[in-house]
Amino acid sequence: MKSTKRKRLEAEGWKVGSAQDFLSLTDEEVEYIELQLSLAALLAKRRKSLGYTQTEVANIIGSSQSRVAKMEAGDPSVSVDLIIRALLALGANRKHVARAIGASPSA
Amino acid sequence: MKSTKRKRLEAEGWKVGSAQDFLSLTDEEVEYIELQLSLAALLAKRRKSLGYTQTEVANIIGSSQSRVAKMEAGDPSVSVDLIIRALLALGANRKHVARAIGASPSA
DNA sequence: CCAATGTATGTCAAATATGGCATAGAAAGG
DNA sequence: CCTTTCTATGCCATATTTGACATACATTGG
Repeated sequence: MKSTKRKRLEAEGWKVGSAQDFLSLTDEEVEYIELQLSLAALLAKRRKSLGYTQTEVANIIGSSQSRVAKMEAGDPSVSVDLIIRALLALGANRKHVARAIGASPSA
Repeated sequence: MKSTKRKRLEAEGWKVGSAQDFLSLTDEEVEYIELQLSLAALLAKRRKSLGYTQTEVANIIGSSQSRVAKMEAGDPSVSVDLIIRALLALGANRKHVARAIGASPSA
């Protein structure tokens, strides 16, 4: 992906949806970021509702606490891939994932 | 992800859903693979309906024909991430992605 | 049959993502 | 306050993913 680096830069330091205006993100980039944030939020929610700490989740999925934190933060250094795998490891299924993706990130 | 290598191995040479029985895939792995295949199918479908060749899509998204072929094949060497980005680049939005993920891979 | 055009498969250097670690910050309980 | 427990952030060596290329296969039209 040619635009990866640029996106990384642009994504630094925005945090909550509705960014569009600030930095010049294409619609496509906005969709991607929102999608990632939605999944990140679902992961955090699911973990909490299962009563796990980030460290416990890290052990379950074979990762580290720091990476779990980054997943939940929607950090640009984590791939949507990883978040999805984490969700599935916590018992989510495709429908859950699909529902989250379809929704607004804040929702 | 600790299990990445194993999954890669197991995923070699299955191609169409319903694998479950053959190799010992966990539910979680099955979900992931089906999810990827669903997106791969959507990408191929979308490209065709737009009348593009793989080479054209490759140019649009800044990749190569071979990788687009692999994306559409759901090749284990491509990440769900990349397929999603490609879809968005072809004008799909979160809803489209969500719909595909929610559905059966064959559907 | 022979191009031409499109798609599939294998390989590899370079780019990116990952786990792990150290450490800082936050929140809760005593 | 002070611990303890949990979460956030920065960093790095390693592992995986990526684009590119070469080349094989498939399909179509002449």
